Amino acid sequence: MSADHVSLVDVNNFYVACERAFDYSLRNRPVVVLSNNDGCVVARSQEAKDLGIPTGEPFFKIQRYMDSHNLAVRSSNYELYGDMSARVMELLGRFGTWHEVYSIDESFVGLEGNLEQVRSTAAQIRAAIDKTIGVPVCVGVSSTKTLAKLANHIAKHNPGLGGVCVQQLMDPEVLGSIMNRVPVTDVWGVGRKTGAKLAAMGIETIADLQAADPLAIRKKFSVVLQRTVFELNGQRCIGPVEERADRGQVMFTRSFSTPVRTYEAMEEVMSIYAQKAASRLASEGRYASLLTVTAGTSRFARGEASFPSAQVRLPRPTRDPILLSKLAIAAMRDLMQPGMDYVRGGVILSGLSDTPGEQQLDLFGQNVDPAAQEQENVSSVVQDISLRFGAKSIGLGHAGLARSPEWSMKREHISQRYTTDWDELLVVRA
DNA sequence: TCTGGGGTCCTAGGACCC
DNA sequence: TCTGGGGTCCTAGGACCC
Repeated sequence: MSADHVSLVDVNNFYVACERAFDYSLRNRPVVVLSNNDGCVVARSQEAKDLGIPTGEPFFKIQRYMDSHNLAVRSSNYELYGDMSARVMELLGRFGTWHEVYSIDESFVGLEGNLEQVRSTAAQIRAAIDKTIGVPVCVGVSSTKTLAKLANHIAKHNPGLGGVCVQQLMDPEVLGSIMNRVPVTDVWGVGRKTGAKLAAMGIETIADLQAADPLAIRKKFSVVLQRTVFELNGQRCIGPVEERADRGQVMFTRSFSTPVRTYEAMEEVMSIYAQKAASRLASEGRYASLLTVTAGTSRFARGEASFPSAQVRLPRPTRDPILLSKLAIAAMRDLMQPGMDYVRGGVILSGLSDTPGEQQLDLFGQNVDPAAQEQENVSSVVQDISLRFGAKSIGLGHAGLARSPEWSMKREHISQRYTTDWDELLVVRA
């Protein structure tokens, strides 16, 4: 980051916007997108927000709105969202002096020039994304990331601004009244718990936090919140977003559509999830040195709970799907209590590196263990195929996908994969 | 009946060493 | 047996984010 301006660009109600970009029947009516398994609401259109539907609301509680308020419902379609995100990010990369992708629908972009020029560039970004991709974005501009987030928040809540807010161009009185009114929990990095603790100290609004003593904040909380105070005062201290390839772990965890109770079903889960996680590692060209398996009963159920979790240190960095699958199955078998209703489970790979561990070779350069050598060969073939044709194309043992397991994900309201699947391309009739 | 998934960062505390 | 401090490394857990 240089001595220019920081902007935050994000898509309004991203998942809903993606669905709407391809389906005109979803415009001007309440729309929600559901989590995996169609469990609860993860994204809402403005109309759905106006109906009072909160994020995280279980689907069954709002199903009645489908009839009474013409509510449209979609299962989440991550192929579509990932593809739309890539298009937005590619376009954003053409504007600005630097570009950091922060999440699936948010980027920080460095903008140069005087404030009027910056406002004009922000408006161009907005128009370009709307025209070529068909999703609405808001742009907030200020001197630090935390303030740019805040400016974006202001742009979103004040339609009169036309989706762009350059904080330095705001009327100081208007800005001041916002800072004195907006609760501190709306600041990036201040959540519910910290908000409650701050409130107990009399720090309730953004202006209160801005005026707080950074040293006192550091002592009572952490350097994280201290940095937030600095950033609110225009001092940049939040560094660049790390590149994805450097990140620390790969997870594959899911809720099941029906509970898993037996060793056999759990083995199937662990086997498939370990292979999915391994295939993700392969696509990123990385290897793991630590395997974690988890499972859990419902947090909402009465009666005895069970949250088995174990870590397995791998003998050497690997992404071998057979090895990971076997180890995950074995670790979970020792821990789970058959008969309990497990509603979720997962596999986490961490301790990631770019190079595999050394194989143990004998004096003649042969692998010490012929069985291990053979497994090595099979695994690399499996990895090769799943890299070329996708993880669904091949599976080992339990993961042979001749049938979908009973517990696998429910997606009853899925939209078409307009952009990523040849069989579901949008047909335009002229 | 039905309640998401995938991450990051920081801190405290224990084990171990000199 | 008791006395002491400083340092590193690792892990678990908390808090937050989208």
